[in-house]
Amino acid sequence: MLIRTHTCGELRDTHVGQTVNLSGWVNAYRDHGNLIFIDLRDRYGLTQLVFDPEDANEAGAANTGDKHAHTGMMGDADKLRNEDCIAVRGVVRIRRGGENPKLPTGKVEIVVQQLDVLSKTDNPPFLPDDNSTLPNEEIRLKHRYLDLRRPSMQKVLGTRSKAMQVIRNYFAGENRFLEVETPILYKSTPEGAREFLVPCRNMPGTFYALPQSPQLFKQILMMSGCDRYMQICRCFRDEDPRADRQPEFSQVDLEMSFVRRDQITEMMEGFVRRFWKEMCGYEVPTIQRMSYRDAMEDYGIDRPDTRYDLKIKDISTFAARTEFGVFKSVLEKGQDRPRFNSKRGVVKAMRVPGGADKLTRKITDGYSSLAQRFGAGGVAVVKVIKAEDGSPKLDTGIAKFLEPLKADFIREVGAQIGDTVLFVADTYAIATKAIGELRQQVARDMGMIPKPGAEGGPWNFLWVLDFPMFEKNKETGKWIAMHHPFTAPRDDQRDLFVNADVNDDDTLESIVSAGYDIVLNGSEIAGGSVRIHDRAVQAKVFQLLGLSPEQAKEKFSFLLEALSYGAPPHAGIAFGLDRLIMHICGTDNIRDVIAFPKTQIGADLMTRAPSKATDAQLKDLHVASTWVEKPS
RNA sequence: GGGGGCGUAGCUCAAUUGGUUAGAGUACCGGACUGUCGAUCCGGUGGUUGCGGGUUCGAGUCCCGUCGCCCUCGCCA
Repeated sequence: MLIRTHTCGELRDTHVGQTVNLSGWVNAYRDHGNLIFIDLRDRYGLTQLVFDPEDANEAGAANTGDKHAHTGMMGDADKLRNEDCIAVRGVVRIRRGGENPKLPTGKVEIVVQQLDVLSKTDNPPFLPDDNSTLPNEEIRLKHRYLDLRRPSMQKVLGTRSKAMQVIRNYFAGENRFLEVETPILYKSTPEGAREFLVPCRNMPGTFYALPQSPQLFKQILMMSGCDRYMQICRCFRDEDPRADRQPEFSQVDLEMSFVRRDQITEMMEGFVRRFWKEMCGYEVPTIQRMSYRDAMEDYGIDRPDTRYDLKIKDISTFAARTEFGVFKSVLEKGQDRPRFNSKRGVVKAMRVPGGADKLTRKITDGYSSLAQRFGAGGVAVVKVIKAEDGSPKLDTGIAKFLEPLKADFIREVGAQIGDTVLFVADTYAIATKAIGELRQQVARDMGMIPKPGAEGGPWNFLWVLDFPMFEKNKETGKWIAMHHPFTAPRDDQRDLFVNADVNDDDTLESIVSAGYDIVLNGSEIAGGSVRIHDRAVQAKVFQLLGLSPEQAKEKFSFLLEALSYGAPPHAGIAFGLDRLIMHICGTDNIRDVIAFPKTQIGADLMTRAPSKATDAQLKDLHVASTWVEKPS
């Protein structure tokens, strides 16, 4: 077998005259009878091969002494088809038919003297060609080995590989983080996401769980004196996937000892700066900070996309003065400070500059159904148009209710001629969420979202800080940790926290944690917190979350014990690696940045996992299936 | 679990209001061709219209069910 001397991406006119070996796949063939061109592809590029019996004889005769050898070679070359795997030996020369400017190797070609057909192909279901229409994703996933041959997919794999190197260099290489592997077979801790369970053969009736994250291991590592920990780890959550979510995904997991919030954010900001610099040459400016409260008030979401200037305003006080029935009934129960658990109503408004022309009736009707999906009654609309005398005039929708207060309204929302103003009125939680979702849809409809890579700050990074410690579960009415139960209260909240009563909703809702997220263009790319390192504080959290001391011990005794043997103050964060790569690659499909992703029901279409277990396997594991096949 | 979209040749798509033998490009097979690079030209193979049922004189098209993929709500401490 011919062993390659070069790759298909590197030969230039400086190599002319050299005898080289190349290996790869047939990307295209152009058969002119006695003259055959092959574009040979490998990971590195394309190189044109030419099969010409006369040239091959001239060049090859000296080497082989066998003029008849090439008849067989031409016969084989004639049969080459796309995706055959071959190796060749030949001489580099300047192309006789002129340069192909589309290829880096376009000046040269290889006059083939010897052809090894390493592996013929069956007719492939599709060609891994970036120039033609992609086959549907189902076919691509089923034949992933073909899909990954595609140059664009190779590029993604390369980007991902480089990203992991940059990550390790920065943390483990330059900042003395210790890379430690943590178990995949872990203990079930049924809070949070649904877990994957693994039966334990040696202890009948018991199960491991796959970790949702190595959260407690990394904290224990801090208590073990590891000081700075990093891991590029796999996490598992048995929840329905989305375009940007997979049941198994990768995190860049980090933890530091003897730090407070500012040391962590500084270290991570340094990482983000390095990462974007090395991955795409972008200089990340100082990352702006925003409180959770401001994010929810101004953007209606805890991960605001600040690339476009659309802000939400609470106009409840103004709205109470109108005669519009929806506003009045929502506000009837009075107002108070924004609270997610409050039944009291608010009216939120969003001014859309230039919306009067672009947001047609059809579009704004769609906004009502959008808002309804989030529990709101609908979206009220008013347009600000130009009256005959040139002054602003309110038009359509709820114009007649606002007209008596026109001047105040225009001042209140800062409206200008040509604007549309959208309103959502409901309880604080519903109105906030609905208008936050609406804001994103409006930005898309108005074409306000710049394409990544475009000039003018395509990357908008943002720290979101000061999350609430707790939120109430809508179904059970129980308090749950907003981040996770190991998140510390912010330093200045400690007294408030240790004295809090589980029944004191107002206080519990108001306690602010030492958590932080990094948001990029409206997507959460990292989240973390200062952790609790005080056993009493940890016990208090468990108590507030409704865990009895016995339950807390059963689930987290190892943590509570570790905390009682001199636990250092520590804090950490985790980046979603897949999301980072998605941003760098400019895709909104997580499957595009994972070599072997799963479908929406967690299936691997290539290997056909998951699959049935045999009775013998189940017996070994002391497990029985209750599933009954439906009659067909 | 809910809502929506899609499923026709290996692949990408078309097929009028429910109406003749389901077409095209590409891939594949055969032939021609010595400078192509989306090669070209000639000819050909290829279909249980995802699957099952129903309505109808007649179903790719309409209805019901089911399977698969995608988007989304719930969910994702």
